[in-house]
Amino acid sequence: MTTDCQDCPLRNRDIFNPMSKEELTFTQGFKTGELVVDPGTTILLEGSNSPQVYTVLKGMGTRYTTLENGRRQVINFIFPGDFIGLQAGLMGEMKHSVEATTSMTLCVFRRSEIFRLFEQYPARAYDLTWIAAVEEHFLGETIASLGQRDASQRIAWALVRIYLRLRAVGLEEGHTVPLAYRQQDLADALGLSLVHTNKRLKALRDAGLADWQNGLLSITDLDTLAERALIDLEKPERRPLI
Amino acid sequence: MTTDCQDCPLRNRDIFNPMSKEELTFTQGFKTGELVVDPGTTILLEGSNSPQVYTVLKGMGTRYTTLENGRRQVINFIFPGDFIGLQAGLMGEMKHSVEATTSMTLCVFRRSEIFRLFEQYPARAYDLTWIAAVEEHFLGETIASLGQRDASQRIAWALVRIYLRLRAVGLEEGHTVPLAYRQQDLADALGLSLVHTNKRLKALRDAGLADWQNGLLSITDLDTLAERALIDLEKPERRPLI
DNA sequence: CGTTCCATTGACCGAAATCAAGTCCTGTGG
DNA sequence: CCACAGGACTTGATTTCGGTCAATGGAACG
Repeated sequence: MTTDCQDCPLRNRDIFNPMSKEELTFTQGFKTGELVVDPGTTILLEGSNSPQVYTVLKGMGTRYTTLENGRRQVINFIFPGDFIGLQAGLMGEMKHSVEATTSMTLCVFRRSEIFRLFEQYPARAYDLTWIAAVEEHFLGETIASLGQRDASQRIAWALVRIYLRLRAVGLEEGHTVPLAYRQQDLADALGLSLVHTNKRLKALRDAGLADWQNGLLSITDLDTLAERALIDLEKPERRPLI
Repeated sequence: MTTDCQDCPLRNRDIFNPMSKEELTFTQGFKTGELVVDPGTTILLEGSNSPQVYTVLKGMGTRYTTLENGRRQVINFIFPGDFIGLQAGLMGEMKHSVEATTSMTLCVFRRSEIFRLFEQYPARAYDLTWIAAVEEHFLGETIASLGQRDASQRIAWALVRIYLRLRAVGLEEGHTVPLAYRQQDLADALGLSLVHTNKRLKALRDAGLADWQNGLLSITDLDTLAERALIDLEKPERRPLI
């Protein structure tokens, strides 16, 4: 009882490039199944060699690495529409772990099919590279945040980005989106301590800009928040969905 | 009087995947020329739409973005063998700028050829995606550095990575490599102030671990430095060179 | 009801930023 | 040939942002 690519609830969101009927048919053929995991499950493990790659259909997770000193860096949050496992798919070994935060549903693709895809469906291979380029761009933005924004700006930046991303996949309801992470996860993503993260979040709440509590993020004043975050609110560019 | 791909001085370095004679012939055909630029030249400009993509043959540069508040983040340093411009190549617009620090020589490829490459040379297209995945991995490491390492660790980390990378392309001579950046560039890469960067560099010099002066980086004690940097010295993985 | 996990808040401390000179070097023009 | 101006690098003094420590509260759970 898996979801047909034709009926994919993400597909028609306008952050994703549209696909023709036959393209969808192919993607459907590329898909080998669906994986449903419970919160807390490790989907991909750093250093391992996953035989599968995935597209997130539902739910949220974190992508992280752990340093020698035991500290954890959340590289990014994983949302519906994200493609995961490309590194292992091409390079042979995961350089980070991916863990489910909420329950998640993933479309499963066989890793061994990737090369076939390059040989037979150049347009889809092109999409894959495009996805990697988009990811690269986001990571570059994150680097700029960690390097050049102070704690308040970083938090504002993260909340705005998350909010826009979730809104783009249709999870918004009256300026609020579901966001089931712990404050510790955000702290680990931004290179801040839990305590300080907590204090800055409170400040944003008190300022009436954003309120993240009980797994719900409400953006009260997007424009001001974006301004504080040094974010230029432009229309989000489209990207492929596989 | 351009360099033939067959005679490419980088090609046989063992961080790069080997290529057969016919593969080389194709790459040669994909190459449309060579570009030589002076220090200080902006090769790619954020927001612009370059008709070309490049592989660095010689010289060094920086890839950076500028935030709304005027602060500059160096996303990474560009070394021989790096492929640049992929984002513009696929997504249509550069998300960062690339500037030459030393004089540089670049292999030039026509951006419009990229799609043809996907259609006709899947193996090369695969390489391109691989390159993007490798890049993604490095950016993830950088994020972990900015987020979880303190100033001394960050600097040690950067110096080790740079040293290994330059050594891998044959620029090492007796534990020292040429490195013509300013301290400000390193500071902007690591999210540190110039002053503090200077002080930590001095500390490393005094500790007899690494000495970066007058455009030359000498790693006196790689093992200890790597340990301080929380780096696991493993053999560097190979990657494709286009 | 303990236990555990997460959020919250206050007190204190320290790493790194900022501020402020001063030193070299190199290139340039008188 | 020398004066000087601009860049990059150094170094010390001071400030501050954010980390660490410590304690408390609340909710979920067995």
